[in-house]
Amino acid sequence: MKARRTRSQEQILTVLADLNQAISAQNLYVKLREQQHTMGLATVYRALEALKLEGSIQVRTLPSGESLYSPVQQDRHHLTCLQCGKSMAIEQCPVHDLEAHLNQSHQFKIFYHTLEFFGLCPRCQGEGEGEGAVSC
Amino acid sequence: MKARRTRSQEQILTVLADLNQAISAQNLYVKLREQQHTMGLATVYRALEALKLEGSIQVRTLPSGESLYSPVQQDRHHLTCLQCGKSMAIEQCPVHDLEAHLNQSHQFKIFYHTLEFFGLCPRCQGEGEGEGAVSC
DNA sequence: TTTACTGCAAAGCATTTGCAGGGCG
DNA sequence: CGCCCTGCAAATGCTTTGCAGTAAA
Repeated sequence: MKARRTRSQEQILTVLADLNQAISAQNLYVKLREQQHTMGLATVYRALEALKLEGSIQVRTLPSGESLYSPVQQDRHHLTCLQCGKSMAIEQCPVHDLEAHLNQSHQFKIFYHTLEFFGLCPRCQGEGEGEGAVSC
Repeated sequence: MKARRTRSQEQILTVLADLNQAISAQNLYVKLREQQHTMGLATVYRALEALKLEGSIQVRTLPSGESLYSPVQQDRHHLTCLQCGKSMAIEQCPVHDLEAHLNQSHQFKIFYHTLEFFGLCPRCQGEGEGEGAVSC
């Protein structure tokens, strides 16, 4: 979108591009550090915020409150277990048409969408009805 | 799903049912208090957690990290502005078929799904490119 | 120099947890 | 009588913010 980017933003985009999955701000902070692109945690958050508003990256907020960041690219949707929190990617996406429609009808400028299914994974379905089941 | 419910859980379900929109745990805590169903905040969270695992309520976590709870019922999807955070409901939902399919192929027991579009609302598109725009 | 970016450390907030008291079966 | 539910308060963990130093134009 915009070309005006800080060095930090560029470095973050590079790391995100090399990764093939979404990553949390905290982990991104660590990974940048490993790659000699050391920067403060606050800077990481500020850069991510800017990139988000540009529409350059997409964010998925987990039920835990932690957010995962990734480049805007393919659709990656998820099937998430409410108990163990594990989530797996889904390939299908029946939403493109709707997105195009919304762009017009609501005059929104849509960057991306998220689609997530919640339930219990096979492993958690049988186990601890009350609690327990820290297994997966 | 399960019948075994505590008084707190019942009261929460009642409040949620009367409401026609999702509510945060904090606000739910206040609302319960107003209706003489006073209970501790921790109890509210614990009850919500239990109801969530039962599949009786659904949760949507906002980019802010705050979670909104509502009864599992109709599909309610959203169009959310990345800048001002305001979100509006969407009526269409092209996802039912896919959900049925996933139930089988992944052996998940799916309770519900969320579909959310992110971008900039009409109001925020023009404004503060860099920042500003606390308007909406 | 002038402005924007950065780091560090101090908050801020929603949520979770430990523990002891209390209610219900 | 025993166990689960609660409340309170402390603690967690992610994220945000204030402020002063620094780099870039």
